[in-house]
Amino acid sequence: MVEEQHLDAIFQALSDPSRRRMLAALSAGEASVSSLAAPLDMSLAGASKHVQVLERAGLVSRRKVGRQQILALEAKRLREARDWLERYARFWADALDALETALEEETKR
Amino acid sequence: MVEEQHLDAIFQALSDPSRRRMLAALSAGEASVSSLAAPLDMSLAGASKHVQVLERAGLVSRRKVGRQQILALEAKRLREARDWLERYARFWADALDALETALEEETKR
DNA sequence: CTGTTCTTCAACCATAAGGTTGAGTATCGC
DNA sequence: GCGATACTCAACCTTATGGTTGAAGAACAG
Repeated sequence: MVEEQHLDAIFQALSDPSRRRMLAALSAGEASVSSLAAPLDMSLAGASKHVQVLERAGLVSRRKVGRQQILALEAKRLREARDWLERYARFWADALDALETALEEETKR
Repeated sequence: MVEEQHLDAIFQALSDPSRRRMLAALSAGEASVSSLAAPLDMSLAGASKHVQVLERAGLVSRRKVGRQQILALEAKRLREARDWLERYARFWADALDALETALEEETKR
């Protein structure tokens, strides 16, 4: 069951390109805050705040290793968002299929 | 191809519960601004602004019928967002499958 | 112990977002 | 034409967001 209140935070987190780049980077494996920040043309503190947004949305988990914070993708929440979208995206596809079929029927006659 | 700049607007639009309710309502068929606003406990002007956000994100299209603005779901953009998520959601599922397989192998030995 | 590295925190700033009210524009019903 | 209906626009308010800098905490390297 997709939690309605989770979706607020998830989609809001996904709405920023810097955060999406971080997630993209994390899909290639775990990474520290600074390695995620490196390609982002912003201060480390700024990047750190983005990581916190992702974490609050449940999209990443962190683990302390020495003085580094190692981030990892949390697919569960990513899937909640995808499932929500899937419902509408699929519904519409079905509706269009139905329309197409109806048009074909029409053409036959 | 998913347009990176579209995603900003799409996910931002999806991050508000009122707007998601509107999309949910629209999945049952077209609707006017006021019928979308009715269940939302906010002024009509407020709802109208939400509709504009959805429209700018390309998630709905509108058509004027008399004095009404009839909104309809635009599945294309919805699918862009879903596809983006799908990539990461699926990736991680695969990674977990691989991990599971590895653990099974381990157990056998 | 000292200095450097990795990261967060606090304070601040500018702008965007979500909401309101009040007025204005079309359109319909009569 | 006249009043009600369906919006949108503009102005405004409050809070959130995305960014900065400067300082501070924790852990490693020598």
